[in-house]
This record gives sequence, structure tokens and C-alpha cells, in this order.
Amino acid sequence: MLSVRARILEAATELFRTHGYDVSMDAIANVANVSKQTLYNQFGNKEDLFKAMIADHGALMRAPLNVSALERHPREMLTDVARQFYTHACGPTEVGYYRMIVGASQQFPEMGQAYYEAGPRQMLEALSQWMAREERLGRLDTGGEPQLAAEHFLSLIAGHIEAKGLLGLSVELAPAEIERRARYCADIFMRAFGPQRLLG
Amino acid sequence: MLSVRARILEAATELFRTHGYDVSMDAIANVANVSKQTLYNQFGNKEDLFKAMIADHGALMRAPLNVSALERHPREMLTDVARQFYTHACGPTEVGYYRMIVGASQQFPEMGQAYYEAGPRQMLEALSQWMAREERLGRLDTGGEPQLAAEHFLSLIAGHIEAKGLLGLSVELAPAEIERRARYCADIFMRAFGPQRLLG
DNA sequence: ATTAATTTAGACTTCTCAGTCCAGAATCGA
DNA sequence: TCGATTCTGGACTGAGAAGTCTAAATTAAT
Repeated sequence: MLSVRARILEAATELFRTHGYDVSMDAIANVANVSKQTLYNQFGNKEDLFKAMIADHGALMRAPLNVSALERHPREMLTDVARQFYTHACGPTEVGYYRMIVGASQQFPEMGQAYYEAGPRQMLEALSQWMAREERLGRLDTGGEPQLAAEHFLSLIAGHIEAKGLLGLSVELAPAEIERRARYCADIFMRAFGPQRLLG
Repeated sequence: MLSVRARILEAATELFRTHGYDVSMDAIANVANVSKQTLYNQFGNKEDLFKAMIADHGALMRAPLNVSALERHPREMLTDVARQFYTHACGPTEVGYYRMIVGASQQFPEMGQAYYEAGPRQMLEALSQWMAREERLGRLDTGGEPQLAAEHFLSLIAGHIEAKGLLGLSVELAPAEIERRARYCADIFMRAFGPQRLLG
């Protein structure tokens, strides 16, 4: 049996994700199988509950980009990053969550900031550092702008898929499609940033 | 003097954009300098007003990508598209609007769909057709996938900037920065999709 | 077993907001 | 000018939701 607090957070995550901030505390209490008073005892008020949920979720988000396997060829590495992104960060659950944050950040600007720091920012940072290293090894050529190149690679992966998801359009990717897209992205990126360039 | 209806739409656009769907009809009536009853006479109810505002706005959104000047070199054309995007579609106003739609599409899924069709979808379509033509002329090489290439170019432009804007982070680009980014994007794209490729 | 703390159920207060109603003022058409 | 339409201001209703309160039940600690 989960702790009372954990059950509340779980229910809150699910309901906020699917309905946005416009969920009644009663609804959360019901789904968590907890009395309203307990909910207020644990979290004080709705806003604090919301923030606690964000903080709780942040921990889960940091894992996907695991840039530990350093010694692979850039193309393999990039394919893998893309694959992981499509598998974990791009499914309807995570996109729904992202969507909810976007909606809520209108009311609580600091939520958007916090999400950015915990999520996109960290991925960007990690990827950028890896690219800088590869550039020193002569296996990438970002023109001395690994930060921009990392931005562009993430945009390449997420781009249109994520935009559609945000607007509520279906975004399920079959495994084969994930594979195809992942390879395609790595390919495009290597054409633009690989070491053997012609133009520029 | 604007018509009553136009004034209401203007006020609604502004308020919905900045505060999301959680704006009171009273507030809208006040800003529009109109009585509440008039507001209801004109639009029936809040949801219809919201939809009318979307429809009204849609018309404005279709202009920016003006793919009429066909005979320029791809690089120039792409730079121009990017420049237009950064200038018109990426400022705080338009991003705020996009953000609001994302938030509302949780409550009204068809809004997200409508926005996608009227905005991103049309840009994608136009760009994709242009790329297909350029490919026939031998001035681009998208590997027979102009649709994907167009997706990627738009992602390249919008990518991180838009994501930050959605989360409420500042996103103002100075003119010089717009110029730099526009050129950079066209450059990257040409490296990956220009005709003189090495890898593949 | 007894005491202290926590949980429960649900009634209650207060507030905000969508939408209605109405009586009088302004506007418009012929 | 006069009749019809539209707009105004503001009171009003009804619903939903945040947060409080209380008395009883449950759980945990000694």
C-alpha cells in the first residue's frame, strides 16, 4: 500500500495531466481515495499541491538522456538519443503533461520556468557538452557552436511531432516508425554537422 | 469607430491571449466597453465567442509565408522564410496566442485541430510544395521526401525558441539576432539538403 | 488498554462566474 | 418625427469550487 501522500500525488498527476489545472480538489480527493481534509492537511492548498506534483515529476524526467556510453560513433549515439526521446519523452503521457504545464504557466509563470530547467534545459546541456567533446575529437563540426547544434538536433527530433501533440492531435509512433525517424534524424544531422563538409 | 462586434472580438482576443480561457465575460465586456447583454446578444455564450475569436484570428495567420517569389535561389528563399517566421510568428504576441490555444485544446480538442489546420499545416504544405519543385529543378535534394524536409526546416527555425515561449520564458529577438538565426538556419538546411552532398 | 494523532464524511461558508432579466437610454430607419 | 431595434447598467439566479469546521471512527504509540 502506498502512503497517503504518494496516493494523492499520483491522483493529482493523473488528473492535472488530463484536465489541466481546472480540476476540483474534491475530484482529486476521490480518485486518491482520501478525504478532502487529509488532502488539505498534507498539502495546504491547491497551488502547493500543484507545485509538489511538478517537483515530484521532475525527478522522473531527468533520466531519459543517458549520455554515459561515450565511446560510440556520433551517428550511433544520436540515433540512440532520438530513439530514447521518441520512446519516453514523446508519448501521449509525457506530451499531455507538457501540455498541462504550458497551460498552467499562464497562471503560474514560475512553473514553466521550473519545467524548462528540469527538462529541456538539462537535455540541451548534456547534449551540448557531448558535442563539444566530439568536436575536439574531430568527429563533429559544429563550427564552434555546440550549443546551437544541440538545439537544432533536439528540434529536429521533437519538432513537428511535439507540436501536434501539444495541440491534441494523435502522436502515437509505431516502433518501426520510431526507428525510421531516429535514423533519419541522425542522418540529417550528420550531413549538416559531420566533419566532411563541402559548403560553409 | 469599430463595430460593436469588432470591438468585442478585439477585447476577447487580447484577454484570452494573455489569461487563457479563464477570463470572465464581465472582464471582456468591460474591456470592449460594451454591456454584458450586448456581448451575449452577439455571441450567444462564452464557448461560441471563443470559437469566433479563433476563426477571426485564423485569417491573419495565413499571410506570413508568402511563397510567391519563386525565382530566387533556395538559400535566399529559405532565409526569407525564416526571417518572416521570426518576425511575425515568433514574437511574444503570436506565441502567447499559440500558448493559449494549447491550454484551451485540453478543454476543446477541436480548437487545437482547427489551429493546426489553419496555421502549421498550411505553412508545411506550401513549403513542401516549393521544395518538391526545387528538387525537380535539381537545386535541392530531399531524397524524395519534401514533406519531411519541410517539417525539418520549420522545426529548425521554430524549435527551441518556440518551446521557450510556450513555457513563458522571454523570447524577444533583436533584429540582428533574427538575421543571424535566419541565415544560420538556411545554412544548416542547405548543408543537409543541398544538391552537392557527400554522404548519404 | 488508554491516550494521542490522523483520517473520514459531509455539511457549511464564501466567492466567482456564466447566463438571464428588466427598465430605461440611445440609435437607426423611413 | 416616430416606431422599432439595439444597447446599457445593474440586479439576480444558479452552479461549481476552494477552503473550513466538527464529531465520529480509525490508527498508532506507550
